Amino acid sequence: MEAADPANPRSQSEFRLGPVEVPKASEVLAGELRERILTGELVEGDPLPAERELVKQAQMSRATVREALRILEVQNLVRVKTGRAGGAFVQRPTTKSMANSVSMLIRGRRIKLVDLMETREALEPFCAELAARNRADEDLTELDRANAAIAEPEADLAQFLQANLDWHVGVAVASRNELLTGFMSALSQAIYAGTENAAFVDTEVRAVTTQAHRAITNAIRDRDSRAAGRRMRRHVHGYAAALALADERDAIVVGQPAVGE
Amino acid sequence: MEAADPANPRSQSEFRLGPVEVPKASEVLAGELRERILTGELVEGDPLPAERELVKQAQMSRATVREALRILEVQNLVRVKTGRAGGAFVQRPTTKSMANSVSMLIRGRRIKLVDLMETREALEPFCAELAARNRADEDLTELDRANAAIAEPEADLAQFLQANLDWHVGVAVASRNELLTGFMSALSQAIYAGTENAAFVDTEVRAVTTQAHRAITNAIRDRDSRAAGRRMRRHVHGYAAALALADERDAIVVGQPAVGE
DNA sequence: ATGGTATCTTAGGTCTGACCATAAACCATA
DNA sequence: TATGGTTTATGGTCAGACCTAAGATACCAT
Repeated sequence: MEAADPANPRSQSEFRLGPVEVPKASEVLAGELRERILTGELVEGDPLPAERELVKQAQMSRATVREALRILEVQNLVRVKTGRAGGAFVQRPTTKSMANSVSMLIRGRRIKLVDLMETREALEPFCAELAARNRADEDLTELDRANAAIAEPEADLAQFLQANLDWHVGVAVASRNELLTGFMSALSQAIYAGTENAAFVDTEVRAVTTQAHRAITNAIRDRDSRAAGRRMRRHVHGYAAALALADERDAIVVGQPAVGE
Repeated sequence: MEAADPANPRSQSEFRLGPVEVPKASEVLAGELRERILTGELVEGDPLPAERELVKQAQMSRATVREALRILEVQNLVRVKTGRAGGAFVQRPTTKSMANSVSMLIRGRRIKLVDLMETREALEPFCAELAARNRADEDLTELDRANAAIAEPEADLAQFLQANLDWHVGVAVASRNELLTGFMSALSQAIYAGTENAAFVDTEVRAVTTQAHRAITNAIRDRDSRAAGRRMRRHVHGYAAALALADERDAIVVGQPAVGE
């Protein structure tokens, strides 16, 4: 064991020491740059110094500098352009990298489509309530546009799903809560991928969907948050039930090309 | 403009072509490896070939191979160990990388603490309902443990917040929905960081919190999902209101060291 | 002038090969 | 047999060269 043993000189002193962390040079550089981005010292579009310039400033090799830039690139904090006038340009974090993490989690852990639908049932009614309170007029036009696209009889499955996604994300945007919007974007994208092969979308489904959307949109338009929440709850729950019918519960796992920044 | 011009040989054919994508070699390699991980061909703990071995197999330079590994490392799909018997080892995606994305989004976009609380109000009552339906007995012991830690009068603020976080995440875990759990983990972590300086946590707050948690835990224990949801809704809403009182609405922005690795 | 073409220039992308640092495995010694 | 040094496999870093992309510029033909 590790009991103190006065006979052993080495066990006399009491202090213990956790594993010492030795950060990699590239991570240190990346962290440094990341702070300057996140604190706002560097803003959207600002160019980082050229690689060879960073080499001189940071006194590191180019390989190290490049690995640091690659880290920031994966985290979607910079976008790197080649050629003259190229370089690393600052990006503000968007929901995109979050959506990537979410879809990797979903794929890697084999999360079931029902779980996505459940999560959606948690988020969307609340989104609708907030949207009814906080919406601007332009949000309504977007919702109407998306809903019109859903009804479009010429549209194929992909277009239907895209328009459907647009409407749902539109509600989240109207809630004026960026975090909620981020969650919904990531989630919707994953649901899109999981529903892609669901061939249960026929003319009737579209009609029902459009009508439900219209009712919810109207509640949002009227700033009636209770109605918006209630209708959204019914709508999402109904959609989930329809999906569950279309396939046995445990069969559907979400697969998606994922990521790709 | 670009109108078709029969006189010009180059504009005869009709096909157009979007911007040609020239993926970087490191990204191609990373994508290849990522697929093998996400499809389950490589499982947790499996070692990737050594860097110099990948160099031979992929016919790329070591710098390129290393950049690919760095990408996967940032995405938390591999963990790289140095020294003999080191190398890149496969990890299943966890909520950690998601939490990182979320906290970067929050910091980078200056998302307000109220927005986090709102999101929490959307997620947690639903978590509680699900937990009441799906809980296992061991979930209850974890909830009880965390709640006992909250009541502990010796604990400092950090320990209180940690125990509080543990309890809330515990509810999410009990819901048996991994995605919901992931969202809640990411969110809680960010809330933790945002509440760190909130000095409004006194003995009374702890007592109230503990009691609310106990009531909710009991509902979950009794598999009473309606009560669990209702009580959680009240609890979270109350907490948010208390926070809003402690600071003016727009003043609190979430700052956090974020990320890591 | 106008518009296309060739060339220059600046940036990232990739390669080669060497050497350093770390930590597990091995071995020698008390 | 336990301690402590040695070996060695593996990642981490460095240096410098060359390739490739793409904006900038000059030049030429119409």
